[in-house]
Amino acid sequence: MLPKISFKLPPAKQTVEEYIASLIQKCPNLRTLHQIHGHFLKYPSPISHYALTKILSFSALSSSGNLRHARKVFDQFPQPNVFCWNSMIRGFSLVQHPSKEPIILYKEMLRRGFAYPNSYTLAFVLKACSIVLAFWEGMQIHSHAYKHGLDSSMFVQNALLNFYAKCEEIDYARSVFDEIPDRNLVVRSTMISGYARVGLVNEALELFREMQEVGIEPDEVTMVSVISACAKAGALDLGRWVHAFIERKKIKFDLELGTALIDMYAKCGQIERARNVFNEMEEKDTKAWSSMIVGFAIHGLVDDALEHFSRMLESKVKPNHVTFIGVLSACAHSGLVNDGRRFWSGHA
DNA sequence: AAGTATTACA
Repeated sequence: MLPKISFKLPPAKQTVEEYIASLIQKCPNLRTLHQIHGHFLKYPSPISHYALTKILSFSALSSSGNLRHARKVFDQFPQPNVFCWNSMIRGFSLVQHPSKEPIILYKEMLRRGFAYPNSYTLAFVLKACSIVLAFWEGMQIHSHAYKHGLDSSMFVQNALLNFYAKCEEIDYARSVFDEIPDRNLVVRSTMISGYARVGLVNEALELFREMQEVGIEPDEVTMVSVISACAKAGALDLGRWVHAFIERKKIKFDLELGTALIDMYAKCGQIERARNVFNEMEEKDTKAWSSMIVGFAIHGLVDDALEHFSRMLESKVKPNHVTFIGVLSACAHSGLVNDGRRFWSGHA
């Protein structure tokens, strides 16, 4: 008996592969995906392998997907191909849930020796290393990249640069950067954020200047790191100049950039400017609220800190440990021990 | 078949 779903013939001008890919993309829920999955398991055809691979990558990567399901599909392949491995490695590299799982998968891939890593594999597993700061593993992967000639891929190059930068191995990062022939916007932004991260403010700003010199226009991602460098340096004049630059160049004012500006103004002693930026933001997430609250705390503005904390809860944004550092340090500033205890125990 | 860079911590 056929499953409940029926497969229409693909419209003309579409290959069967394209048709299956679009079918899986359009899956409204996991149940439908399971039905399609079941169909291909039940009726093996030359196309089934392709379809199962697509289902695997969809489950691993799509936001409506499901990693457990991806794993189940993956385990059914006796010999997964490189595309399957890559989908798994990337799917398990979640910033929200850091784990060494992608690194374990990579090692398992090498051990089995059926599929060989390509530039996608290395870029994905290096990203995973940079999330969990797996310095030793990342260095080994760097040497694999070199040995197998995969370090000529710009994605691998940037992944290596980003990995060393996240591990705060800034000298390694810089030597990777210097070896990259095509230092595009992303590569330069990665290096700038690395310098900003370790507090090498002048180096960050020098690179920012240099990229404009060679005619590469910074975007909103670049500017977040540049602003953060100003914040770390406490360089108000420079920060204001950079803010004006953002407006002059019509750079997209997004959530991240707004948050960076709030932090910069707060750290440079301009709490009212920070507040203005905050008020101009249409959307505020945990980090935006927390930066504002911590800013008030730094300035001893207890009432503002507490009021914003209440407003944050009202707008259903979840506080995290940074928010509480802000709230509690504001209370500490004014000796409001009882208020502090109240907020801590959640009876705000 | 697919991909790179972003911020807050008394």
